[in-house]
Amino acid sequence: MKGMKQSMLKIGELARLAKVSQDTLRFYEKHGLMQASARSSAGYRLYSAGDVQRIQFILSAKEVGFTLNEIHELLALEVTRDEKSCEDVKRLVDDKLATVVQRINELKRIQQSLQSLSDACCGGDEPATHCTILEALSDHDHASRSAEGVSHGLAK
Amino acid sequence: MKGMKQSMLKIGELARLAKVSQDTLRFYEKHGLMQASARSSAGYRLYSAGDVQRIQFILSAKEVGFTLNEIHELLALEVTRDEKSCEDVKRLVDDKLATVVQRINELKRIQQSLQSLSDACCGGDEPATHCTILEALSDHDHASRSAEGVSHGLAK
DNA sequence: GTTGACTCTGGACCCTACTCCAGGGTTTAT
DNA sequence: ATAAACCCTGGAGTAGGGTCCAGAGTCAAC
Repeated sequence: MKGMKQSMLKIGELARLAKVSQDTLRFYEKHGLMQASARSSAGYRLYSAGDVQRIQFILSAKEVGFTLNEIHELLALEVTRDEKSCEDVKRLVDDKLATVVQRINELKRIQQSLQSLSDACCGGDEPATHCTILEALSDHDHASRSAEGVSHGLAK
Repeated sequence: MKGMKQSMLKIGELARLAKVSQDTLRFYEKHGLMQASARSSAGYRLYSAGDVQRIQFILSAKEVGFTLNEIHELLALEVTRDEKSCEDVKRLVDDKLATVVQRINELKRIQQSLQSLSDACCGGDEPATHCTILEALSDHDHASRSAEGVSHGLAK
């Protein structure tokens, strides 16, 4: 914990590392998702290792369908010793957790469908048993959940 | 395969079932994602059971982060007996498959972080060991992949 | 001490994915 | 036969998430 300045990244460096544009980084800052942990004397943004983690988390979360607002909420989560806030945090976390689990399941269904599409394709001798992703998907429906009328309920 | 007209849904009914607006359904039609499989004599859209499946697939895919364009591609995938197209399809499918697998992994990491946040929260006697989602996340980093400098590479 | 690569702010602009009319037919119940 | 509740098309408007300048300072190297 001394002078760690020499190890910090300028915006162009972080942008290259994280594969986003400098504009995007400034945009995220403007919208409160992240801030450079320091500025040089000339006003240049300087990013720490923690900042690198932060942007990477933001990008992962975004890729799996969270909006910037939701990501903001996730990043703002903090367990403090304060018992009051704890309940709120837990509620929100458990809520997001449910969303995440549901998303994983949806992705797994899609994964299986793509897999059987890939398998059915050339290589298999059977010609075109499963032809489209929707057909592949409905087969899994039958296999794994025996028709419930409206199938998977997307609770919101 | 006789007269199945009586079992078909009008746009308002499908909208209620799928929990989207009628406008959204018309929007998807305009953009080629789905079409009512029939029209009434007055020009009303009539949706079949297959159409219900289709919209549900669209919504699932959207929820886990696919864009409408990507969904369009997925829906267009069709294994024909044609050997030529087969290779193309397989390439695209395997490509999407990789994306899906990666997304599942990212979600699992987020899931674990949320879980330890939830656990660390009230209930655990230890006060604030893991405080934020980023800390929770980096703990899993250490546990499961022993630092590689830039950690998880998001290949595009 | 000037060239070239980098950074700053502020604001205009763009794409995606809807959402909301307006104006006008249709169906159903009373 | 007239509401009330549907549906149609076409087009304008909006929110989210960037992207692209312009005009101006900074830094390193030559």
